[in-house]
Amino acid sequence: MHYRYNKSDYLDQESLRSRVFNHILEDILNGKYEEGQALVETKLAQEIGVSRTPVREAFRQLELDGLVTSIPNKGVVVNGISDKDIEEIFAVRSLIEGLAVRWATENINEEQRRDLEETAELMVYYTKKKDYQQLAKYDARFHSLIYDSCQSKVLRHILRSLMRYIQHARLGSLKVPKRAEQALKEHREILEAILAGKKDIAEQKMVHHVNSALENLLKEKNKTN
Amino acid sequence: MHYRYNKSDYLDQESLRSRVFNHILEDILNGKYEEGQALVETKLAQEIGVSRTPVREAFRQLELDGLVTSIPNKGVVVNGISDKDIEEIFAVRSLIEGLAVRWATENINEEQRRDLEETAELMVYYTKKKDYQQLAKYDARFHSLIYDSCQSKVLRHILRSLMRYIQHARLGSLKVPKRAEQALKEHREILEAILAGKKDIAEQKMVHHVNSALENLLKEKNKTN
DNA sequence: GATTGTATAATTGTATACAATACAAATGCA
DNA sequence: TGCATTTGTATTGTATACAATTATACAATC
Repeated sequence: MHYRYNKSDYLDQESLRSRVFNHILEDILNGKYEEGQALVETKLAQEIGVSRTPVREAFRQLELDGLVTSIPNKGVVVNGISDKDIEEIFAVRSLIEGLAVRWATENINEEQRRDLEETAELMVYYTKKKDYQQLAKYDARFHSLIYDSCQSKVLRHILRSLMRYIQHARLGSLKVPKRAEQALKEHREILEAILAGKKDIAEQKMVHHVNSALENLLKEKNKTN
Repeated sequence: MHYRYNKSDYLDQESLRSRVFNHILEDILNGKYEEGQALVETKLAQEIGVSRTPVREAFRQLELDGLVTSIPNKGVVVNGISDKDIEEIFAVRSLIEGLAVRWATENINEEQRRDLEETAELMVYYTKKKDYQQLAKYDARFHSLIYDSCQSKVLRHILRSLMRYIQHARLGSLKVPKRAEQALKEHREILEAILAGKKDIAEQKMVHHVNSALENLLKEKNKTN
């Protein structure tokens, strides 16, 4: 009875820690910080409006994820993500996601099949509409559904970590109409292989799909430079 | 002048946080905790002899690494590692380490070549002596040198995380004389491929090597059960 | 002028205090 | 009894206080 609740207390269930984590993550990925820049606990705490404790906890997570480096008694510095890193992540991702779709083909259930088909249809729709915002959303969903369908805690975990790094890079990738249409075809092929239970084909198509995405990304990058 | 130093202050540079992290990690890997067991901050803090703060920071790292799950306002529970997890990790590891040795073949320098050859020779020596303690050490070193030689921050990072999970599983693996000798041969082949610059062979041999290690592990496990 | 020493400030590391939450036991009441 | 309410306790979440460490500024020395 001494408590007063308001809706936001329930809606944003996330702790300060994860809010801080995401905040700093965003800033790093959006290039707000230079590579090697020192992050000062008190300043960040003030900026976000919390105490040092959640900031420190977020630091520890970012550290384990390789986004910052912690130097004892000195502080943490931002690691930055080079083009080489992106290429390496895609190389790893193609292997892991290939494995994921292979296992998904073996383990997917009825509900996940439907979800995957529905998502694929929505992607056709938004590609036609050229709504790249929504398209990106369902593209992420398509891949995410495959991670879930493979029923592997290990793969899900690794892929989640990899995706954190490249989420911003992927966003722009589909904005090229030609790439969006190509991706659509690749998704279709992957989906068909999954539904037909052809795991070798599914894996092979996925590896190819991820590699094309990287190629497209690099091409776009060179254009804008 | 008000300070009193002793050697250990310098030697163990590691913070309480990382001490706590390793402490809990060990306990999880050694099976001290049941799967799903709740870890209580104050109890652990008391047990290790520190305050809650470093314990919490260690929790956050273990959480990101997937070793514990954090439930808001309730606490963290141990995730445990199933046989299925181990198999999946080895499947991933064979792919990633295959990629690592491929890149290592392309990027290795003279010093790393010598280190790798020396390590291989020491492994021959300790296999003959049946000193499995030392053998395990140099086996780890052999793989670790390859991670370094591939010059990829991304791969090093992923492999470090994977190895954390299976370090205890690997330890027993080489204790079977037959496996130790087989591993020796496989290492030799990998090394030769690296030195000859044959990256396809190196990758293929590494994938095979990691898969054999898993097979051996599973065989041993079934025997003891 | 460059270097060293020293005081001071800024920052991190750790411990503790307090608030919020979850859950269980106790209580009250029909 | 059955059930809602409250009270109590353990635990986590957050903030803050204090200690240890490192960086900075500046004077002293050569």
